[in-house]
Amino acid sequence: MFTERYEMDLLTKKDQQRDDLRTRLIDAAEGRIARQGLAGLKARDVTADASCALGALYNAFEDLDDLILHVSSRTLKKLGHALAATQTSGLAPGQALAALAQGYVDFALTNRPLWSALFNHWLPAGRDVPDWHLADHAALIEQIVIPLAILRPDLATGDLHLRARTLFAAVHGVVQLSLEGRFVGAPQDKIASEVAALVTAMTRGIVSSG
Amino acid sequence: MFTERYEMDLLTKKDQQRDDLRTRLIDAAEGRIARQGLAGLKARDVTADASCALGALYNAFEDLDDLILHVSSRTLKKLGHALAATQTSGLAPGQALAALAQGYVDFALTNRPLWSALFNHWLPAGRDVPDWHLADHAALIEQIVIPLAILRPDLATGDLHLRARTLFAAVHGVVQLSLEGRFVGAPQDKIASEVAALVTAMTRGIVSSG
DNA sequence: CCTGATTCGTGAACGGCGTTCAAGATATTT
DNA sequence: AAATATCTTGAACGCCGTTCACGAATCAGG
Repeated sequence: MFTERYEMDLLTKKDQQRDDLRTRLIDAAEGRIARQGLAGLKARDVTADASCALGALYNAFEDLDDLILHVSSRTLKKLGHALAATQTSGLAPGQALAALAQGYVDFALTNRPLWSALFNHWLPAGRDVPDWHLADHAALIEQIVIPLAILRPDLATGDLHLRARTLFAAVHGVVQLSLEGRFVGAPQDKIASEVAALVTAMTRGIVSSG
Repeated sequence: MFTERYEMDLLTKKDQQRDDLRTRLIDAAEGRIARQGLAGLKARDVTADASCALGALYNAFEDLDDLILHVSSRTLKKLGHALAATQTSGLAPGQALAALAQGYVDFALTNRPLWSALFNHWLPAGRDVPDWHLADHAALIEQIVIPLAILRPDLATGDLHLRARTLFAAVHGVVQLSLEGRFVGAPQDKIASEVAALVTAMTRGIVSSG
């Protein structure tokens, strides 16, 4: 008797173990990615790191891709916090945007493998990114919207968000092509100044254009 | 006798067969990527398409990555030609840049899987992109440099190329994040106008900034 | 507590993949 | 025409993600 659990306390031991295992697996996967890159992530390695059997991974998560998405979600939240910690109050909106962009550059440089995994992990064709992960990204865009709204009071909310995504994507593109070294990328020590020039140009263009 | 070959005619039958096989393999790989995406590319499939044995691939190319690089090189050249075909003569430099950007958007939309493979194929850690592939990319940048040089006569050659790469990367970033749908990307029908706004902003910013 | 039912952890096994290699075929040289 | 070098072939290897039957742990009900 009295085995009924109240709403505030309905975590069974199984639930706790499951959550614990999930956390351990995400920790392990995050560590592997951070140390060896996304390509260095193997199911047998993470499960060993998390001290569980190989098959247990597929009880805790749908598959490896699902696990990676959870790591990416963490990375996205860390990025969000890093940008939120950027001091932008008291700055003109254009300078606030520049500061956010520099914060992004710093984050990418400091967390390269995790940042890289965030953008280079691909789900199998036909499977699309779950909503909870898209939401993490939307939160990021909101930080850009705030100063941008001051620069562009003429834009409706939808257009404002669209333009914020464009601004993010442009900055991201510069950082990505530079860091990947896939092509003749900007030298790493020039990323910051090029991004600054980009944001300056865009914000100057913004105030004077439609 | 008379088996000696002159310098203009030193292609032996083996060389021809080898070149033919390489071409067939690149054709096959290109077709597979175009139809099924980079992830759908399997060694057994391409060799079957190219009518050769599995192992022959490793005589013609170092490995699958090498073959993919050759497909990407082709894609890069096609992109270069598409941009070169863009009519920019008679346009103001700012508008020429806008036209090139739109050409890039069109190319990406028209050749999505190949364009995607170009930027999402990764070499194993520690192995870097061969020079002949980097050169293909450099040729692309040259097309941006031409109108940009008119807008920025104050920039030295090195800085000019750096800025051209930044401009390319920014446009690329907007197209990539939109097309991948990985995050809350700009709706596809808005790509063109957002890119236009981006380039306009950057060129306006450029003329009036340092 | 005890019991039946349910859920979970386990690791061997499976299927698919890139890559290699020994053996035979073909081209090249002498 | 013989000898040598090179390529083609496809079976075999090793790695990897995923599954699955089995045994253990946990749950609900009395």
